[in-house]
Amino acid sequence: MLQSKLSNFIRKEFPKDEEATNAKVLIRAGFVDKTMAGVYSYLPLGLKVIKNIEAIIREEMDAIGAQEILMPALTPKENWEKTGRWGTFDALFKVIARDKKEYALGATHEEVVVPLAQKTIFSYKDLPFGLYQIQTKFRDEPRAKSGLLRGREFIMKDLYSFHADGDDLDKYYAEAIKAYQKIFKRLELDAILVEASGGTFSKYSHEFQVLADSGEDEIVHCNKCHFAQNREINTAKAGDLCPECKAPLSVSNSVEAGNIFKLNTKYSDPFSLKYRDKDGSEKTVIMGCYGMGISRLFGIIAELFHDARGLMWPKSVSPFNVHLIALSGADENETKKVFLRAEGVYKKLSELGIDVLFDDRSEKTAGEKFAESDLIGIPVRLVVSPKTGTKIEFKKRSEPSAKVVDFSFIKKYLMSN
RNA sequence: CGGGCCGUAGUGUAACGGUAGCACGAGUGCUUUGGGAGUAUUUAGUCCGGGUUCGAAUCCCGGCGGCCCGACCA
Repeated sequence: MLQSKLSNFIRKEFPKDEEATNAKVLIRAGFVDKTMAGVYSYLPLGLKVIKNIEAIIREEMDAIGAQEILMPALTPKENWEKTGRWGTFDALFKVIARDKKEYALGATHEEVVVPLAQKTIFSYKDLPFGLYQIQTKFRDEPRAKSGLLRGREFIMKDLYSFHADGDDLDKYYAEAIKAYQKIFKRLELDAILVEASGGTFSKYSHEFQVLADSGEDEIVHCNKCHFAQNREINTAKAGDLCPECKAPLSVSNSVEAGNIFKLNTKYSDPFSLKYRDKDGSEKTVIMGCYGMGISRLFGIIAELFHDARGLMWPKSVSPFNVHLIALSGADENETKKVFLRAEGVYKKLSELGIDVLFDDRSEKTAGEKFAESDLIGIPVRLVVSPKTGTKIEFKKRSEPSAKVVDFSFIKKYLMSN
């Protein structure tokens, strides 16, 4: 992509009305725009990151055999009345049509996916299976806050699984945990698997918590073993002993990046979601649900991966693989030569399948280009200038110094990373 | 939903109740080109509605909007 063709939403200063680090840096670097409190527009660079996160999640969901669908955001009131949540789910956005008919904007999709599954589940032979979607969710939060971390509209992946019995759910649940762990690893996030309350969804749940000072959750966790619980169900203090291994416990702030539940028959019951078992008897389908906030992950990564100059994206989600910068020369003739060389590098990299952001703007000064490059935070920066001759300057965003190398070095580096 | 802070060009900031200013950005010309460059010139603002006052960005009331704390939060 030519940077001269990229709409530039970069700002020279942080927005004054943002406190949350993720919102400050993402807005300044031109990845998102705040449309209103808790509601953001994803701009060209930000949407690329979102799509990269989604691609990783899709791969891991598909790997455990889940099938992608897309359910509506506009959902019927009757379904919510059936589960009793029309009156109890405070965060439900309700809309009234011109004929006075009411709808809910999807805050979660049990009320849609269960009647849907009913149309394909008849016998034990139809089970188990999983359906997931990536979609915009709406929740009427009493207070949107922390930038992308708690919005009123956000992108979420939600998976629902259907089983003949509890054992099968347990097996699937364990697979889902593994898939989630793979996703977090690919995103370069350390997510702790934490036991938590089930809220209104089930008796208990597991959360994937990413440690961050700005997080609104508090978790009690052991540094020696896997014991970890949300503070809402465990009031231990730092230094108290781990109930499992007796090592001292830590208490940390964290952000919930995923939450999974064994629903059992909580939502199959109200819709009479049943199947015919081997012996001919009718049984209720057992369910699990597995959520992951994609726009929240985007915010978490921005919150954690940055320095004073700007963002520092993990390779797996960076909006581009490489930022190639051409610098002007002392005169028009030299500039022309430099830009021609840079174009050649751009073409060769593109042919290798590398996604390059090429700063081909001739009117910008070197300082401005470097400052913007650091702000955008692509992991590798290449510079072609009168100084570099036939070679190319190579610099990692995470490292302070650059080196001058041949194209073959860059090719080797990019193809093996 | 309670409490606090706040709202001035696109952005960031100033202005005792008394001429709305500065910087950046943007437009145009020229000069520049390895860390947000220089110069000349142009552009653009007091959230909305009431009130007090000779006079309101400034004080008062109401609304709207933003952030933070709390409550809340599959």
